[in-house]
Amino acid sequence: MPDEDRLYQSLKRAILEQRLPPGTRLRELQLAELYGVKRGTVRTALTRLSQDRLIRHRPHAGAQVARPDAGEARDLFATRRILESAVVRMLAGRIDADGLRALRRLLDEEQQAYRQQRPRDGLRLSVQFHAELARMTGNRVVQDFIEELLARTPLVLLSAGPAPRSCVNHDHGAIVDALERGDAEAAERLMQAHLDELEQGFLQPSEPPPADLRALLFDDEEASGECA
Amino acid sequence: MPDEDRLYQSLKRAILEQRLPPGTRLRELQLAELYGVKRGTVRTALTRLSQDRLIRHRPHAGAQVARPDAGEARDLFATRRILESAVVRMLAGRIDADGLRALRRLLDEEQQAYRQQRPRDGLRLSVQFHAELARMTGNRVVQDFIEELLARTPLVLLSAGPAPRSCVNHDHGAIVDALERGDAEAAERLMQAHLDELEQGFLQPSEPPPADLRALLFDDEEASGECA
DNA sequence: AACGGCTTGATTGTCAACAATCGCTTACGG
DNA sequence: CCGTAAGCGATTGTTGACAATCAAGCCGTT
Repeated sequence: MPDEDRLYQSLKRAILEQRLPPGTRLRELQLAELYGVKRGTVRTALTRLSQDRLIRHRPHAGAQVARPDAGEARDLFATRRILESAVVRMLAGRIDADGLRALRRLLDEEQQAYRQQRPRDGLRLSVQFHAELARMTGNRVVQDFIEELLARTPLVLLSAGPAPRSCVNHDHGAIVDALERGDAEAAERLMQAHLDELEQGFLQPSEPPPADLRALLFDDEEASGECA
Repeated sequence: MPDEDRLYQSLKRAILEQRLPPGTRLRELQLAELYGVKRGTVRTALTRLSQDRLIRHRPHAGAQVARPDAGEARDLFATRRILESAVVRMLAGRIDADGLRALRRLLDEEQQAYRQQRPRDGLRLSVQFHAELARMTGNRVVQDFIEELLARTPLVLLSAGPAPRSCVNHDHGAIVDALERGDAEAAERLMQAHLDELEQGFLQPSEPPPADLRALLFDDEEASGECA
C-alpha cells in the first residue's frame, strides 16, 4: 500500500513544515481527488494521523488539522524538555567525530538557509537537527516520541500566535560544543534554554483563514515564504 | 462509532493484561465474528493499534500482536526511566494529601491482590499505579506517552522471557514515601531501581503457542491465573 | 423583521461483493 | 527420499454503491 503511506507522509510533512495551519478542514473527497486515490485510502491515512494527534476527527464532523490549546502547548514543551535533555545527556562525550561533523554540517546549512531568506528550508533543517540528535542515541523509542513531538510543535506554535515562528536565534551550535566537550550539564541546560526560548515565542491567538489546499500540499520540494 | 472504539479498547486492554501473547495472529473475520461487528470496523481498529506499535501489520500477511526484540525492550525501559523519573521529580513535594491517599490505596489493593493469589488484578493495579503517577502531573502529553509505554511493556517482557513476570517485590511504597517527604532525588533513584528490577526479570526467549482467542479476549472482568 | 421548522446539498459512515495475494498442500520429477 | 512447482483455500485489500448525518438556506407564520 504505497498510496496510503504516500498520503500519510505527505500530510504529516505538510503539517511539520507549517503549510497546513491548525484548524484546516480536510475533506475526504477533496484529498482523494488531489492525490488521485480512492476515498477509502484517504480514510485510513486520516485514521493514522488522528492517532498521532495531528488531526482531530469527530464523528460526522469530518477531520481538521489539530488546534491544540495553551495547555497542550505547555505540556508538549515540558515533555520535549524532559526527552531532549535526556538525549543530550546520553550523547555528551559519547558522540564520535563523524557525528559531530554531521551535526555541524546541519548547523551550517541551517544558518545559510536563514541568511539566504529561505526560512522554510531553515525550519526544516532546524527540525532535522533535533531529529538527528534523537537518532544518534540509538534509542528508537525515544526517537519516535521526539519525532512525534516535532510534528506537533508547529501546531502548538501556530495555534498560540500567528505566523512565522521558530526563526529564533539558533543556539544549536552551543549545544554541539557542549556535546563535544562531554559537558552533559551544560548541554542539558542549553537545550532547556533553547526550548524555553522557542516556547516563549508565543503571542496572542489569531484566526488564520484556511486557504485552498492544493497549493499547500504539493509544495514538497519548493521553497518560498518570508521570515519576520 | 462506539463499535470500533470498543474493539480497540478491548484489544488494547487484553494486551496490557498479558492475555494476548506476542505473535498472536489476529484475523479480521475472526475478530469481526467474536465482537459482532463488520470487518471494516475491525480493520480500522487494527490500523490504530498498529499506529500504537502494539500490533504488526504487514501487507497481505495479516496482523499479529507485536513481538519486540531485545533492542526494543532495552529502548523501551530506558525511555520509561527517563519519563517516569521526570514524573516523580515533578511530583515530589507537590503532591497533596488526597493524592497520597489515592496512591496508598492502590498500593494496598495491589498487595492484597497478590496475597490473595489474584496476580491478574495485581498486575492491573501495578500498571494503574504508574498510570496514576503520570496522571497526577497534569501533563497530558507525558501521560499519553507513559500509557503507551505501559501497554507495550507486557509485550517486551513476554517476548523476552516466558510467563508470569512483573510479580516483582513491589517497592512502590518507598516511592510514595519519598514523594511525601518531597525527596525528589530519592524518588527518582527508587523509580529507576524499580524499573531496572522489572527489566532484569528477563529470561531466555520461548515460543508460547497462540491459543484460542475467545477465552483470552472476553475475560475483561474475570480473575484467574497463578503467579510463579 | 424575527423565529422555527423543513428541504436540500454536501459530507461522512457502512456495507457487501469482488479482486489480489499468500501460505500450504499436493502432485510430480529427479 | 528430497526438492520443486502448480493449485487451492483462506485471508487480506479494494471498490462502488448506499445509508446516515449534519449544516445551511428557504419558506411560511407571527
